[in-house]
Amino acid sequence: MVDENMIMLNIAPSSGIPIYKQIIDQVKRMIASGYLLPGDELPSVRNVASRFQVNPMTISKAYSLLEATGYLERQRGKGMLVSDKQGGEKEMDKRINILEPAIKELITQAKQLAIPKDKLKIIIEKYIEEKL
Amino acid sequence: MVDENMIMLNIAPSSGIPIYKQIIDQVKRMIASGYLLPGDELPSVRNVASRFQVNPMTISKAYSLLEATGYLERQRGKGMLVSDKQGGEKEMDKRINILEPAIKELITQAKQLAIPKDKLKIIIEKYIEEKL
Amino acid sequence: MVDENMIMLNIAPSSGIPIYKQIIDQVKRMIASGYLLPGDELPSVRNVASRFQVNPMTISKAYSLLEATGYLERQRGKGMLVSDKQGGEKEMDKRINILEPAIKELITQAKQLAIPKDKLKIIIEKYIEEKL
Amino acid sequence: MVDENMIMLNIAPSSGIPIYKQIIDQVKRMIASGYLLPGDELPSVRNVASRFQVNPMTISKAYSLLEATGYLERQRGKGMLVSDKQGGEKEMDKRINILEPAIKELITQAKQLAIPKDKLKIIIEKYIEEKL
DNA sequence: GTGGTCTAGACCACC
DNA sequence: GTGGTCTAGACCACA
Repeated sequence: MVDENMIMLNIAPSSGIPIYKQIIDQVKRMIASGYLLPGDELPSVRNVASRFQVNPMTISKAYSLLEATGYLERQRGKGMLVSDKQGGEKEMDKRINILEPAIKELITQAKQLAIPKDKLKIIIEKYIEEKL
Repeated sequence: MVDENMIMLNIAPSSGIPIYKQIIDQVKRMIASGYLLPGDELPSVRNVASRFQVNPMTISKAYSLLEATGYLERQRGKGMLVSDKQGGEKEMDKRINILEPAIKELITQAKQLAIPKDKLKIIIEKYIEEKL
Repeated sequence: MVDENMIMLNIAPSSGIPIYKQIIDQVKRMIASGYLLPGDELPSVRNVASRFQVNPMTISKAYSLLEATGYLERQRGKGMLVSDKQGGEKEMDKRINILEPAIKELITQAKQLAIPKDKLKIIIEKYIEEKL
Repeated sequence: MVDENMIMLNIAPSSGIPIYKQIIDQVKRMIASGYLLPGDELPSVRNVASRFQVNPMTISKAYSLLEATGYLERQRGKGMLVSDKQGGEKEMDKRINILEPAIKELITQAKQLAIPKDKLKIIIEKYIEEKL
């Protein structure tokens, strides 16, 4: 399971978005989707840090914030687990709520670029088919 | 002309995105879409600053960076205008390139949320119809 | 490495040329000459600022503009380094292109001062031998 | 004579150097070289302004500063003349002094670009032969 | 430790 | 009127 998680985690150091935030957002989404289940172990700080050539403190900060907000639990000597307390997989509506800001941002940019509705629909459909 | 530009410029001080960056992104998109044409004047630093209740230097910083990257030109003692060196309104392909990162981000998030293709298509279509 | 860079950086506060521009020009030339290589770190904003007794924002402005134009890259939480995207050390031809405006300005002034060719050649040769 | 002066005057609006300063420097050099003699008329403010598509006030400012420093005299109804009072054509040594800053700037830039002595000599000689 | 953002205010240069 | 430069200082974000 750990290895598979690693595959999903995807850090883009030069994207402008802070590394710790990239990790937090991705873990949250993986929990919301049921990809990560309560009790699942997360890869160790060291493991992630060396894998992405990142300062371990950065990973640790992400985990700590996820712990503080109840998504993860720290088990002494065993690492971080997905918390039982919080709901686990969310219904589709909740997940779509999480996705909403990204949709709005896309629409805003398309509007300012004066891209017509039909054009945008076709492009998005193509991306969904190929990449999703 | 100034007044029309002003209507489009839209600053959200508490959005987390730096003010100067909001301005840069919007001006770039207004140029790409042909809304701002080569030779058009931009509203003065002081004008924008007082309108949005921000420090003139913040606006000046945005304009300077747009000048450094070739989007704007300085008219000494007059003001800033859209550079004619860089092509002005861009063809639809170029604009879509600009939009691409936002699309990719959306797809990545949808994937991690395990939202199915059909579901996503329907949601996006709705947004495009209503908001674009 | 830092120390060596520091030796080269040379600010003349009262030269009329803005401090941030002096820094930009010098960094550009140090990159073009291969003195600064892709991946090299630059001295920190605070370091340069205290060394030359200027406001950190002034240095920061120079670095930001060099980043906007692709010469430098930010390492978040670390510092600035020379970008590897842009070729690094340039061939002699490219460097001479950079030098060209200064040569043209010299020729224009000499022409307007009606300084004869032979005279100018001798003077320049002397300067090259002694100062270059 | 006026027309010939016009040929020498050369304004580069986007060079970074203020227009009024470009004019001042050029007039000074033309006087130093004996190209403009005491009593010579300068082209009218309006003439120069329309020729270079520049604000007449900018030209006027240049002339006023040249008057204040004794290079020109204002004759009511006749325009500006080169002043009799100041020495007119200067000896070669003086002229070379005027040229010195441009030479030093060139050497500084060549040094930072790591251009070798021989290379620089050849380039400069070429420019002198062709352009001076 | 690093750089970034913004402010308030002074002063300059140009047109 | 326009933009530019710089300062001093506060506060934030990141590693």
